[in-house]
Amino acid sequence: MARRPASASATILDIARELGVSAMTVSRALRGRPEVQPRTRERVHQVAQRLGYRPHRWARSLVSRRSWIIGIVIPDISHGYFAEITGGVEPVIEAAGYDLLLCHSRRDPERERQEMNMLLESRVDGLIVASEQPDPEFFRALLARRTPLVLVDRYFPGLRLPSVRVDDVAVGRLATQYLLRLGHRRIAHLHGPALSPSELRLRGYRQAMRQRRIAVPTAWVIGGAFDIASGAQAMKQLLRLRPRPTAVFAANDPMAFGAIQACREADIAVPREISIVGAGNIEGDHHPNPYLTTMDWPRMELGQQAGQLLLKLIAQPERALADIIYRPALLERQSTAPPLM
Amino acid sequence: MARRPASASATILDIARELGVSAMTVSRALRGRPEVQPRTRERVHQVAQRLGYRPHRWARSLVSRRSWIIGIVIPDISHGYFAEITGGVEPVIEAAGYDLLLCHSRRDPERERQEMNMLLESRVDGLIVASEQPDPEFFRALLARRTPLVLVDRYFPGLRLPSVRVDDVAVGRLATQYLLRLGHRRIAHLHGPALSPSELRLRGYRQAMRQRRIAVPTAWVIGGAFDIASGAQAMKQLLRLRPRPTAVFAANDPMAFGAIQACREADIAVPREISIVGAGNIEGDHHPNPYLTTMDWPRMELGQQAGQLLLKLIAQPERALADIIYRPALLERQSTAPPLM
DNA sequence: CTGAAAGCGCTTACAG
DNA sequence: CTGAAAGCGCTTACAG
Repeated sequence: MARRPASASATILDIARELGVSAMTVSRALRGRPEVQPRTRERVHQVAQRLGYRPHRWARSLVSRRSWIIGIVIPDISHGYFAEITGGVEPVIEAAGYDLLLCHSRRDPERERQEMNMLLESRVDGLIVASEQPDPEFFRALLARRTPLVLVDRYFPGLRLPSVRVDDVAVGRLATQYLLRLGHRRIAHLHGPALSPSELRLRGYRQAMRQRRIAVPTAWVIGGAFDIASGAQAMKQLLRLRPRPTAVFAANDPMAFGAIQACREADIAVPREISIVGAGNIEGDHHPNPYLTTMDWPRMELGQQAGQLLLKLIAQPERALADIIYRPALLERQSTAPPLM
Repeated sequence: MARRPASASATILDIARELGVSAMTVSRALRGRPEVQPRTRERVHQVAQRLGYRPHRWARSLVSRRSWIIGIVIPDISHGYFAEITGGVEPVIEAAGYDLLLCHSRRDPERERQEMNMLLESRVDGLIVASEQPDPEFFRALLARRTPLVLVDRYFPGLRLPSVRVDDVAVGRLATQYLLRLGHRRIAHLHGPALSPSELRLRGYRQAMRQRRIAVPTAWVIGGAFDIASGAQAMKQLLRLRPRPTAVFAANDPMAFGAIQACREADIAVPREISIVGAGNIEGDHHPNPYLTTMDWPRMELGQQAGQLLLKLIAQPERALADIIYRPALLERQSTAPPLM
């Protein structure tokens, strides 16, 4: 009777012994299977309640070969953009009976791989990843495991992994075309890290400039890390150029915030002296001054679609699924204006 | 040979069979136990690598009776305050070999209980919780399970659960005393939800007012939900009062942001016409205009201490642990000034 | 409607 | 240094 320590939780067998039935009957009753007599089921639940019984999730998943867990790996939990995507995934997969295991890589590719390995060792039933891997090697190796996996926000050209994202080339092109329409010519670009969104937004920027036959000097494209600090840093460099750019397309909103901050510190008026466009629309309720003009697309929906795609993939692992690519839209606010004459 | 489907992962037995050794030897080699011959170990690792072997975390924890997982439940992942606390917990428990399972209640007590139950069924080795339960019943029932648990940011008077938090009475008292020192008398309070931080900050506010023999009319204390929207809503009510309060202590920073927003919309200058103090110092890099005067305490350290307390509790479950209570400090910035004469 | 048997993938505890 | 046995808590698959 007292072989286990007092602190150990009750098992299905404890309940079975108390009632003089088999473990199977208890198991069935607890899962609400119809084959159990209503009276038996009632008694099982009563004893379970009294003993504070909790099913052992891992014992269950070990034998049923399903963990009912979806893993999600994002770069940063406190980043509004990824929080919104996660907020979209959650209800979709929870409605299907899964729990979400949320991990963040803190923008460290090595840590991301560790988290992914942890999730694989946890035998998650599926994965949603906004990867920070600069190259696709890790994911290529993963393909052999056949763990259902959906990429979100980013993707790897050439890898057969379904992805849900925005059309990043369009993000760069539309932002730049808008600045051109305002009359700007000296348009710089704050480039992000070596991930598909940065690379494609840069490509869109270059496309728009080329269409207007504007040559882009090397100094107009400055790299950053998708965060406020590097945006400010990059902007400081741009402000030293002569002639100075009159407009900047920043690869994402945090970098745009940093850019505005740098301008403020240098006493350069936004948008009067310099226009700034971001991407991602993540300000939420904290509008900086001036409100940022930015590229917008539905983050919550991105997460929902990623969740649904993953559920399909879990149901039919061999099915070929098309990428889902959202169209971005310009959100014109107060950080942009025509150039000074 | 081909009894399992092709997609199933390799097991310890697959490796053992390939090498003609026992599963035990493989298990020991994989865990880096010293009893294994270096050559055997090497071969085990090679085969494991080739088969893409990943240990099955739950099979392992089922038998070793440790999950090596710490669960953390916070109200909101995208809230900077809780993100910082989580950021403090993580390195501490990871250094001890645990992984963090991060859950958020979305400020819904019912959902919080579901998440907690999920974590208990996952047999986490310990729990850190910033609870949204309005009453302690759920946690009282939990005590019998003896799962090591540390409360963070909040606590339940009367329950023997260790907690790591700020001295919330001091938060309210110091903020209010500061406004009094500036010369304010009509000081209102934006109260939060029915959780220990709100209740205690309110108590501190009342203490400070009583010390100065200032009666607090009912209309000066308005309830909110710790978020921007309810802060703005509450502020609108305050602005209708005659005579109008000249200062406001908001129970947390989001409510203070909302209050500033409401003032801006009503064309009332902060801090010239009305002073506003928040609590929590969560602005990060998004400083609203004007920068918020607020109460500050170390969030990251709060998380670290919670992690360390939990590790102690896991090592010695019966040990009685004292609460850790941080002292808050005033962070004087630009949203406060003496009242107009 | 109920149960005995087998086993999920691993480790503990013991024997050699 | 290596292994056979037993078992963690549960469910699957079969038999009655």
